[in-house]
Amino acid sequence: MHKPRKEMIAETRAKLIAAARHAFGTVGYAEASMDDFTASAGLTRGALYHHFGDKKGLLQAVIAEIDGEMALRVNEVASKARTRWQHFVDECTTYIEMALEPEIQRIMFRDGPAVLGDPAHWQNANACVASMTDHLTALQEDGVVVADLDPETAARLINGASSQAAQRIANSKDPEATSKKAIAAFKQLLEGLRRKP
Amino acid sequence: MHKPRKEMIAETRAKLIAAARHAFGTVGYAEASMDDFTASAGLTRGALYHHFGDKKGLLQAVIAEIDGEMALRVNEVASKARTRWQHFVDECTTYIEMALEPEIQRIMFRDGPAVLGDPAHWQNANACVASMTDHLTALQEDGVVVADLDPETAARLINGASSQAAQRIANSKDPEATSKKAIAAFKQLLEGLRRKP
DNA sequence: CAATTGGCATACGACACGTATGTGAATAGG
DNA sequence: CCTATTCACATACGTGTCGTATGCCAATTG
Repeated sequence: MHKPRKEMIAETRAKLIAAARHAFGTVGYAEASMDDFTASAGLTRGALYHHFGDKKGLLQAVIAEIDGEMALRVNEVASKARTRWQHFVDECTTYIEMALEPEIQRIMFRDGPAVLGDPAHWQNANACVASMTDHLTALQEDGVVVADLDPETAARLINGASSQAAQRIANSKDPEATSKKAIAAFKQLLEGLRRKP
Repeated sequence: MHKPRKEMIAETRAKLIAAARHAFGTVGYAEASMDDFTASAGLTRGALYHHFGDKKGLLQAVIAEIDGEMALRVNEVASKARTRWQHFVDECTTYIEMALEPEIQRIMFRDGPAVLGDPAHWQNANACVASMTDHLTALQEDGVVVADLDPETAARLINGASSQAAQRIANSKDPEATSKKAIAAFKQLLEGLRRKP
């Protein structure tokens, strides 16, 4: 007995999630064969069904993992800003930058919603939006953002715009130029939330 | 010879599109069995493959049809506004209202992008965005909207926010209240595009 | 040391898709 | 007017993928 059982189990779970994440992120959820990617992890579908119930369950686990990572990265970058508003803006643009990564785009913004439905109803995967909502609330209390605005609603709309911005940049022929235009347009939209002096 | 051949062909095409549209809009693309919905149209998959190549081809045809209808409806409603800006805002809110319909939401905003990729690259299905882009361009020339803004980019971002707003309303327990909040937040974002006096 | 749990593999059946092939009716040509 | 050809659509088949039912072996428990 070199490795305790608990560790082995956690390890196979992690291996399955990693393999699925890679497959989902490259060929997409629908095209990812369970036989193939479980085999690439040195396992079979038996392990998958045992731990995650079905293919959707595994997708949920992958999404929860990515969501956690995204929240970490967003907070890390944005916490360096000087004003709260700047912090919020940084948070949003970081979000866009992350959404540029094909894996995130594919899993979180395309296949995820198509397979699991409205992201707003995902359990264990709302850290980013929650953070943005908190900041909007604080900004309202500071009087920076207009008062009659539901923070979570606004956060979701911004989320939608972000993912579009990211898609536009990612699929562009000239990502540099597109990025400038998209981020400029995005910031312009955010200006709408600020209270006028 | 009572019906010319051309008519019969157009009819079966239409029947296939209608059946697929219903199936895609209710159970979703992935769960829609080609055997089932072709049978419900009194046909078989043979006809489908003959006319549309494969399942994706049929989805494209369905999307093109819906897109055309949406563009018609948007222009019809919005053309009654008095100012150009109001026209634009009406266009956007009409878009949100349409996105509330489950069929449109499912096909145009969820399964469509997941199966066919970035909507910006869809052929025969960009009428709505094209219209919004035109209006933004005109508003820029009028000096109502800030100048340094790429119209199509902005239209796409707004599109993303719209679809989120619609999802939020559609999945809400209290659609009335949610609708108010979502549309208010949305209009607030749009304000960001206007030039300040 | 015996019993039991449970992690994971193997085996099986059911669809669903795509292709290859067949058929019958509408058109075209002589 | 009759034959040949086209072509819209159906039928038949093979393949791959999913979910379940079952079996096995190692690790825990008493």
